[in-house]
Amino acid sequence: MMTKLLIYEDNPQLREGLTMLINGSDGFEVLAACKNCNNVLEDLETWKPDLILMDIDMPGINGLEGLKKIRQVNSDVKILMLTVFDDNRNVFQAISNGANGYILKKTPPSKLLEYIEEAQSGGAPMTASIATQVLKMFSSMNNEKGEDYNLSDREKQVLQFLVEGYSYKMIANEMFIAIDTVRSHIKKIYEKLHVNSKSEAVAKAFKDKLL
Amino acid sequence: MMTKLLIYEDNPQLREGLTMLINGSDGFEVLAACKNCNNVLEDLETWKPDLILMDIDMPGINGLEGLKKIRQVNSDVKILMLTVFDDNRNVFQAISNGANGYILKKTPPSKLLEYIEEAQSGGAPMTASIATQVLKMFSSMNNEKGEDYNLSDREKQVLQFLVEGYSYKMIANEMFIAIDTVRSHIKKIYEKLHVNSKSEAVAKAFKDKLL
DNA sequence: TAAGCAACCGCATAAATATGTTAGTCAGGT
DNA sequence: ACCTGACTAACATATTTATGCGGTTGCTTA
Repeated sequence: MMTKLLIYEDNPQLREGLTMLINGSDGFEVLAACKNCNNVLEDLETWKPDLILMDIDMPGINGLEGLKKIRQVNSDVKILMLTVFDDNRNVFQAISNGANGYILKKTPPSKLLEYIEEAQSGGAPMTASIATQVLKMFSSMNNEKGEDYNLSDREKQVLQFLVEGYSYKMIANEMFIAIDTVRSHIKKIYEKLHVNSKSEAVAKAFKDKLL
Repeated sequence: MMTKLLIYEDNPQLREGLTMLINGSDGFEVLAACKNCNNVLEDLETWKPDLILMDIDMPGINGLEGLKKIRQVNSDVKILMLTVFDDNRNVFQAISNGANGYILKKTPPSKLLEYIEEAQSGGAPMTASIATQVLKMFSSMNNEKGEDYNLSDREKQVLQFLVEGYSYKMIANEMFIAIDTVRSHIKKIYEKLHVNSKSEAVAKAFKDKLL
């Protein structure tokens, strides 16, 4: 069974190299190698590939956008993202948009073919450093409470209002206390959270999920 | 440099097999191979291994609990989880408790050694089918995409700084622009996000995760 | 009973922020 | 050529925030 590939890669050398490598391997066939994603959907229609190698950093429509476009109309074709950096945000974007794998360009050819096979057979190949990123994200997103800044009840209420964008004055009104009292509470909150501005406190509230 | 291993595996055949395999490979040394986790912490103290192979399904204290125990006192030692099934729930448990990798027992010996090396050098090796699970979990839990306020590039940068607690002055310095320009950007941001204060913008940035 | 703490309030001042208005340059598209 | 939008910048003014100090009350606990 022949695995039919489509390649998107703006660098001509790399594009050629990948094509040669893959065409030179049994069981694989490169249908086309494009230098940008401007016509992904048409390409997809004409070639109907089994698997796509998609560079992330490309001029015009970049790899992530290409990925999205494809996934809007087709969730079968396997898509392997290729990139130079194991950039946190891109990894996240890619996998939450349905990429089947995420590998670094510096991956040696033999490994690359292995990865393609894995993806084709339903796996999700990832360079180890990428996998590390993913695991970190994962464990950070279900962190249990993290630190305990032991805010008092009243302080928690105030922080809540801050998060909801209330000004001191509005908080004073809502809580039936003087604005100076609001100040006092907030100063205490800042001390406990080790911050020194409203927006930092808000950010911390979100990050540490103490709302 | 010798990588020192500890193995936890209840099946005697497999335990022996793993030990032989690893001891027979250059650069690896099995310090001990235990049939359960009942004394993990003591074992850890006495052997001080670089890496632990931990079976998930064991009588007594199972692999996941062993993992937790270890991570409570030591976050340096690499821990590779071994299992028969790519069970969804276990994978999640393991990675959110700080496992460095998760591989199937049916992994061929050569691959296994490769994985150990990867883990030892800071990677996060995963059997492809496991990686698939992880990716699925990831994309399923993060399917809700925030609205698009179409902030310009520059505006996104500014918002980023706001979220990180920078003052206008600091942002101006970081971005090499005048403080008044920062103001302009921020005013635009407020319009686009429909807010009218820094902390509201920060809160919205988190809620709609547009960073 | 004294100490500690949360909650309350006030005053003062400096810094930061919000809002408005105006305006130049530049790139891209109609 | 014109228009739009992004990016840049300035000036003015009012409001909000951050920080310092001071204080009273009432409840809990060593």
